[in-house]
Amino acid sequence: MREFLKTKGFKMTPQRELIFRSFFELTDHVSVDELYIKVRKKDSSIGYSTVWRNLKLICKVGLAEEVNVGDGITRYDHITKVPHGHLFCINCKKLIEFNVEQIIAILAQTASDKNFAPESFKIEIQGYCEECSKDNKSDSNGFSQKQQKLN
Amino acid sequence: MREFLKTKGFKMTPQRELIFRSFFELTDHVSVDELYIKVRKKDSSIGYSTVWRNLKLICKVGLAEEVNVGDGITRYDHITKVPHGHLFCINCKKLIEFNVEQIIAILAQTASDKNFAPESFKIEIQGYCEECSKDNKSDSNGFSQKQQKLN
DNA sequence: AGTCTAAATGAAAACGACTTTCATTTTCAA
DNA sequence: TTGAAAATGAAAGTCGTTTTCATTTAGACT
Repeated sequence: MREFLKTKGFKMTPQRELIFRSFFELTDHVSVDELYIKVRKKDSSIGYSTVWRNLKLICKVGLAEEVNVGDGITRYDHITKVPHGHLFCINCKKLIEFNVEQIIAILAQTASDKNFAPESFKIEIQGYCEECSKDNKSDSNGFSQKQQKLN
Repeated sequence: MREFLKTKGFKMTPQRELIFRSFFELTDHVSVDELYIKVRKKDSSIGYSTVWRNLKLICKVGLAEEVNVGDGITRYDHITKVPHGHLFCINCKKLIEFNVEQIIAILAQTASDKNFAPESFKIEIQGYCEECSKDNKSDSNGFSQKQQKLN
């Protein structure tokens, strides 16, 4: 990792090491806050902005990407070889991945038809996961939690 | 419109009338700021929060929905009968719609396979539109404009 | 090992879109 | 006409994100 970063002009530091490690240990999508909390448990002197900057850096060097489901929180997703879509549970905020090969093929064709040069694809289903759909039958008006309230 | 709102417990006002009219005149996706500017040209005494609240109201009564492409700006999209995806130009911020019937069918199946109860689908391609891809060959690292800068 | 420069850090402040508050005005049903 | 509920405008508040700035540190080069 140190060498990898060096080739891109970045230095390794103890803080960075810890942040990178912590991020790659996780398998799910993490927000800055979540990673900050996790990292703080190991080194409580690390600042929030350092965590933030390093997540941005991980994206910049191509090892993660931002996921934005519209609830106002940016999450960071490991970049895997296979592109995937997200099932986002409106209730428990869980993100579940699913395969989108077939869909990407269709989208690539769509873009091409419209002379649009695609950089990335976003495929997302919002709804209720298996657990949450058991109880949560009501309250589904299409607004996100945050936007639910209106006066 | 007045009657329609009345049935839902809302009142009509001159400001609301103007805001609704202005919104429905537009065919494209508008942000609060954009609508605020448009509305101000007709009545410069209208407040920003009134425009914001009325866009929320239009959503609430089911005539529009929020679109969030991850650039930090919420746009409001007219609800049409046909569901559609969005081509978002990273450069000029234009949103272009496209048909997604086939894809929705696949996604519905996917959700069903995972016992996920879908409420809405989001299908989006980020990239460069025909005009912008003519010059903008560089600068495509997957970051949105806003997130481009890092220190 | 010592020195230098660019990069990295932490704390705090700034930013910006969104949302709420509050005093006042307006709508509309009775 | 009148009163309760809803709507408005201005201003302030919220909150995740981003930048600033003074200081420290990494790593290249003597």
